[in-house]
Amino acid sequence: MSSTPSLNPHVSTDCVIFGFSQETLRLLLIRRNIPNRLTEVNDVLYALPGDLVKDDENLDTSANRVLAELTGLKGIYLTQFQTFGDPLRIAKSKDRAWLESVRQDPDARVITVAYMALIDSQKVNLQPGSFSEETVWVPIHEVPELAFDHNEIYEQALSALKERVQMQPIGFELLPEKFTMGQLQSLYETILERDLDKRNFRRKMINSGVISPLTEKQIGVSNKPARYYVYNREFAQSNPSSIFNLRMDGSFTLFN
Amino acid sequence: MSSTPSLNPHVSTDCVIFGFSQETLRLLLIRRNIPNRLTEVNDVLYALPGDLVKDDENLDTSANRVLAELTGLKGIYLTQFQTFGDPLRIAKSKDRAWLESVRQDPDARVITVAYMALIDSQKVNLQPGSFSEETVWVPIHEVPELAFDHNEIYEQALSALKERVQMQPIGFELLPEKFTMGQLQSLYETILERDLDKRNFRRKMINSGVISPLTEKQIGVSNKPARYYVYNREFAQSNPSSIFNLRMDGSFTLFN
DNA sequence: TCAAAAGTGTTTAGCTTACACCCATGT
DNA sequence: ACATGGGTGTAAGCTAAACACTTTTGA
Repeated sequence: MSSTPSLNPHVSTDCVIFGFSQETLRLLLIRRNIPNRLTEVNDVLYALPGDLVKDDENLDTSANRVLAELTGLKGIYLTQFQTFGDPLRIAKSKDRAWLESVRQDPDARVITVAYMALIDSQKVNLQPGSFSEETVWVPIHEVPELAFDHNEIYEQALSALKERVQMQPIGFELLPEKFTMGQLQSLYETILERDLDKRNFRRKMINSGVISPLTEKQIGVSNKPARYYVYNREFAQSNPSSIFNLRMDGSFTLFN
Repeated sequence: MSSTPSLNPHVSTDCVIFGFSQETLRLLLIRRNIPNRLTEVNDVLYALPGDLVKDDENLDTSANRVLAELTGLKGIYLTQFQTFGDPLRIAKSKDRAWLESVRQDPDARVITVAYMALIDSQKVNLQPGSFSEETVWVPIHEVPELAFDHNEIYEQALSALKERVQMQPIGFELLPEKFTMGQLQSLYETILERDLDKRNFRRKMINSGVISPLTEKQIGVSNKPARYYVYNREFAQSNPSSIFNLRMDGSFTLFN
């Protein structure tokens, strides 16, 4: 019950937080225990982290607050992607039980502004007490039934991620500061759900200028040690078009 | 005062409605007359059409309702693009005067879900009485000071349009069913704010398969009559990638 | 010595780009 | 006849795509 007197009962933000570890794209969820009077066993329900928006807070601030309370991280890639406002989105019975235990006005219609966050999951300090709830990383293909319309929100976020990763250099936000070409390619293959040619991938990434090689290499690996690279955030942001080159699977190139 | 008892005081939709006529991209605005007790002359303030969301209405429905009440049109290209929720977005004094004359709860914080509509302006039947206000088509480079944060919303919409028109075959939504290559190219040049090569443009459009030539030609023009084309909506939607080919100004092509 | 992932070039095909002249119509 | 916009083809350069072997390390 993280309430202050100034929560707007009708507007919330929810965060779809993506991370990448062990060659798998993962989603950060919170786990709620819902008292069930009939069975005396708590129901379990997973949900996207989110909260009502405070009256003096703008939407980006609200989403950043939710993210920071949960992970301890600030300055993260976090972008609004869609707003959900179906009148029945919070009407399922399990959801209502939880709302009644937490909200002052559980019947209020709530529209939610959904954000997508990309984080280096190694950086996360999960703050277990922050929402009085457990947090878990779930592989994106093992996402369980979620509260409210959160399954739909997550699916829309994943689509948005797939699209944007092909237009903008945002994949790097999911990796540590130093990463290998193998990690980077594996990340793109995971998100795009298809194999990429190693030589062509490397060439494009290097030629784009958005990453730079370090002299440092892996140590302690039982194969040829890979070189580390870093993302040139400033370069990429000042050259919004000369990123790397994408084709949907037909092609996409502007007029002349 | 189009109020019913069931308006949510905290959530609205606003529509940025683009049209194209006389080689110019235009914005559909409503004009409000605001009583000013000091001068006895009404202040004039333009605004994006919008309304509070009804309690039993989802967001898309609400935006479609606003659009239909204003233009008499249904089944229009209308897409959510961003949500605006700065706590001070409705705090300017002119805005407050208007709110006080129209809203039950003029102090309520309102977040607004912004939609972008593309319409064939020839189809519009402006319904002057619908909002008890005048509607006007304004060239996008002559947009006056607008109510609330509507100038910002409009600018974001224009950016979104520029981006999307390069990714998706949506330009056609702004043209009549039958159009000439000249009109189509002029539309793209207007939106993208740069000249395009005539021969290359025609080739790409034809090769993309999203438009088909008719045998019909212009009549009564004082130059060689142009052939008409139609947009293959079904084809374009079932071939999301084989649209036409865009390049931002560097290039954009996927991995392999 | 074996397993595992890193690293490296070349060729072909297709697309993008740049560019200039004739055509059909109404006035 | 002239003004206006419509309509057409080609050559050069670039990028994408497909493809296989050697290297380095730890076990």
